[in-house]
Amino acid sequence: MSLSIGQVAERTGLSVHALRFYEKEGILANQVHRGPGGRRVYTQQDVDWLRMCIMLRMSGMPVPEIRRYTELVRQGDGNELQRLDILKEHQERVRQQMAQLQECMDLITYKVGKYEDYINSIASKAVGQ
Amino acid sequence: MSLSIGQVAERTGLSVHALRFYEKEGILANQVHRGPGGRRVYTQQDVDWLRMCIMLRMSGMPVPEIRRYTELVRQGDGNELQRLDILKEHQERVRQQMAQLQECMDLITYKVGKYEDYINSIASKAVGQ
DNA sequence: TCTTGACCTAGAGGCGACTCTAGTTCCTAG
DNA sequence: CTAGGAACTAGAGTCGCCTCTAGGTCAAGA
Repeated sequence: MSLSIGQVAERTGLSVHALRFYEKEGILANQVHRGPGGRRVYTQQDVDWLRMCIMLRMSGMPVPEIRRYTELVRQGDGNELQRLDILKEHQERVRQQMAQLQECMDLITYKVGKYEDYINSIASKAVGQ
Repeated sequence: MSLSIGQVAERTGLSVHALRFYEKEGILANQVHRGPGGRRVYTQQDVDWLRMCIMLRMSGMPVPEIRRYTELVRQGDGNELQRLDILKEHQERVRQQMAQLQECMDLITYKVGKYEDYINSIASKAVGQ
């Protein structure tokens, strides 16, 4: 089953622009081949790969590092240790990010609580209690 | 106790440049007054405020929204509901961000596991098992 | 035949958040 | 008196990641 760039955009949530950009940046495990009129033809595998890349991006992996990873995958067997390294390093970064975010969340939740209390105290005064 | 911009940079982790930038962007609850020679003089309160702003930024609140919040605080009492709104909205965004990050983390952890298994299987073949 | 709409390329533009430059001023120590 | 170092301003530059533009091809439907 082959897909047009528009269909891939639909099912990945990326824009058509972004898809071409990602391709130019070397972020596709097997290069997209072309149909009549030079149009890109994608496969389900491409979509799956893109979905993983989206996960990596969402969690803050920079485009050049996704490219490095992609290149390793393209090269084929033999470099699994290097791929693992990239993933583990990123995993650690994500872990830190989450910890940081949790810290922020705690502060925000604390502040929200404070403001809610304050507003409630005002409201109950207003009705004379 | 008053602090120079350099000292504030040290204790917040922001660069001197970033501090001036934040000030220009209206992200200081009470405006910094100036000492001899037009130099900025900060107080501990400023540092505390900045630390909170750093938390907000780290968790992805855009500068304009921090400015809005800051303005409300500067205006003083009476707009607590609006402040609460901003905080709650942001809290929700952070929650979503964390969920997303967790999803990414799960995928990455799954992949790391796969690669580790594969590498171990290769390694044990290599020693003849 | 004409129009519409999806696609193509190369390259410019935009946005958010800093970061840095250039040219000064000012204080302190040698 | 001079050299350093920290501060000042306004504004330009950078970086990452897209996003959009201009100008074009192509196939299908009215």
